[in-house]
Amino acid sequence: MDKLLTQFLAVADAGSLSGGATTLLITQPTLTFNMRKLEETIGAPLFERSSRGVRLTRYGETLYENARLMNRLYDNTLSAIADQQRGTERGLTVGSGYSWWAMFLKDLVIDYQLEFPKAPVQVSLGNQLRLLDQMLSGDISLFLAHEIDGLNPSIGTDFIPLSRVYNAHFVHQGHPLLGVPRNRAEINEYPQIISSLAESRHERFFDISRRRTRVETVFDRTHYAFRSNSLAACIDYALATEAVLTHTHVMRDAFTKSGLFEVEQSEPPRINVAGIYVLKERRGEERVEDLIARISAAAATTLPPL
Amino acid sequence: MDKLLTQFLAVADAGSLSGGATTLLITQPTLTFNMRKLEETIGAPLFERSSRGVRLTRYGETLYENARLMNRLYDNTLSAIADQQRGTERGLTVGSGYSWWAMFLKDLVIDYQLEFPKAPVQVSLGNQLRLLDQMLSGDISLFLAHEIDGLNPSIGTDFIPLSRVYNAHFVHQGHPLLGVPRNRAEINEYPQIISSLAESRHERFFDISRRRTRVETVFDRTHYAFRSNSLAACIDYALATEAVLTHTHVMRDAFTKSGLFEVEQSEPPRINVAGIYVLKERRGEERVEDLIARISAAAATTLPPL
DNA sequence: TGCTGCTATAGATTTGCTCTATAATATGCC
DNA sequence: GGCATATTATAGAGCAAATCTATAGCAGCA
Repeated sequence: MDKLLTQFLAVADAGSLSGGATTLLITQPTLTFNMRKLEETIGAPLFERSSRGVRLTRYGETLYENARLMNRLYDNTLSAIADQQRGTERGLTVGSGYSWWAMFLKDLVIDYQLEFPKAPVQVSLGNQLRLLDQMLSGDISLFLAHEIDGLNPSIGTDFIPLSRVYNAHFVHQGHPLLGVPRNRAEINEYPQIISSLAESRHERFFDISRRRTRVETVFDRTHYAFRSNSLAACIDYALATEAVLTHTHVMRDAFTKSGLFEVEQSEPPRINVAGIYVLKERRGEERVEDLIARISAAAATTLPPL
Repeated sequence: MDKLLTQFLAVADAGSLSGGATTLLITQPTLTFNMRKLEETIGAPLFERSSRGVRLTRYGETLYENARLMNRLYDNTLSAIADQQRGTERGLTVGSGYSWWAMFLKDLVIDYQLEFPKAPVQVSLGNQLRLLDQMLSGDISLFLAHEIDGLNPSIGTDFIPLSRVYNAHFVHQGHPLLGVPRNRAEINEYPQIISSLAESRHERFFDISRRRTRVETVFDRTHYAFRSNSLAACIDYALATEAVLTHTHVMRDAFTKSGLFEVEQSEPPRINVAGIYVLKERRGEERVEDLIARISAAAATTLPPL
């Protein structure tokens, strides 16, 4: 891994050049010199220096996130090669949101495990952007998610569509919205819950000019009464309040068991595409393609068609 | 990006050390030396060398894929930082209160986005002092607000007046204040609502000796029955109680639609000036001045004249 | 056998990294 | 106010390492 970036990470973690120097077992002037050089090559100030240490600038923050990612990718590469040398197949790890996992990925993974007990598939659950992160750093080989709107194409992912899904709205039993079909405005009168937590550090994945959604919604942090990356927490919140949980309709049956019911929609809902995200680089690898085929087949029997 | 990995990619692409040397503008022995070193640090042979060139081993293949990814990640990072620079140093984030946003800034920003999709204007909504904070820390380039009374001149802001506005008082239908003109004392007998949330950490912006009104009122927590940074919340409160919402008169039409009506004032209302705050040091920057011109033009057609 | 690609090796050169020593500056404490 | 103690910045010396030049070795091919 690049020396300057490694040093940059150490400095950022330590919060000071001298602290970083201590952990790196080099001297502080060296770091002063090298970080200045890094700033020159990047073309932006990375630190605000003061007599109390250094603080990352916004550019430094961006670099930090990405350098961390590169660092992880590098480590993963080394251990992948080491695995190859030992002859142990590297396990495939699949990322997924909880919905897909519960719906059909679970069975698929269990079958796979029975078929290839020596090289099982592992699963990492999380939200889309987190999974994207993990895929880029080599932690997972592919993941299932909604098509991500406005994703920067230069990060080099393939998207394989599997199914059309729409967002449904779920509320607790006896909620005023239930009983008759409702339009969007009626639904919006209630507080909203969404089960994803956009983190600003993921903004780098997006290409603002490509977003279909209108500008306002991007800035609207107040539109949702409750946001969480935990679906269970969202369900709890929906059960306890009048708020409306918006989520893929494919979870309807599971939600019904928890006590949440779908609000009938009087307007045609907005359709999303769900599918598999995979790195362009990994297309063509035998096991990856095999897994994609299996997932596609399972999706074809379980999910609404395209 | 790491030098050895870059060279590795070039060699792999060229299919030979000497070919890679040619594209990298270095000599072949250097590459021989460096690739051997890379193999040592990785701990696996990366090439099969022959007198016809080199071929990747399976370890080399693995490294190649991941190095490509790292390469892309690095390039993406650089361009993300470059975008950030455009978006902050040269390009623009505009701050605004919700009223100005809804009234004319929204359209202006959307037009701007269409005109310059690569360097759009971003918007940060919030109250005056928060915006001031953000401008001073470089997050936004300029913002729209009322002239802030008693602002400490040493913080280095320019104020460009755009419009005269006055504070009007809004109440729900059937409110006792409606029907006849009222003076300030009569209005003050009702609880007050204000749609801004002063934070005490902003006190540093003020120069007490210059204030026309007394400092206390700004940070006075008791004077208002309800304060929120959410205008929607204030409207809800005004609709549900007898309290009086004080807000710029320019929002009158919007409020009427929500069910709030203006109280006639028997005394000449206090006139405020609304305009653009911008850092002195950013005056003269082409895009900043362009944006100021656009905002001024839009304000001239939408807002009451000075 | 000699020509033409290629990689490998040895040693000279020079680049540039890292170190030591010290200055400059801010912060906190007495 | 002034001293102690953090921090970063700077200058110059020394040295490690990257790169180059020159040449050897090797395989394929006519």
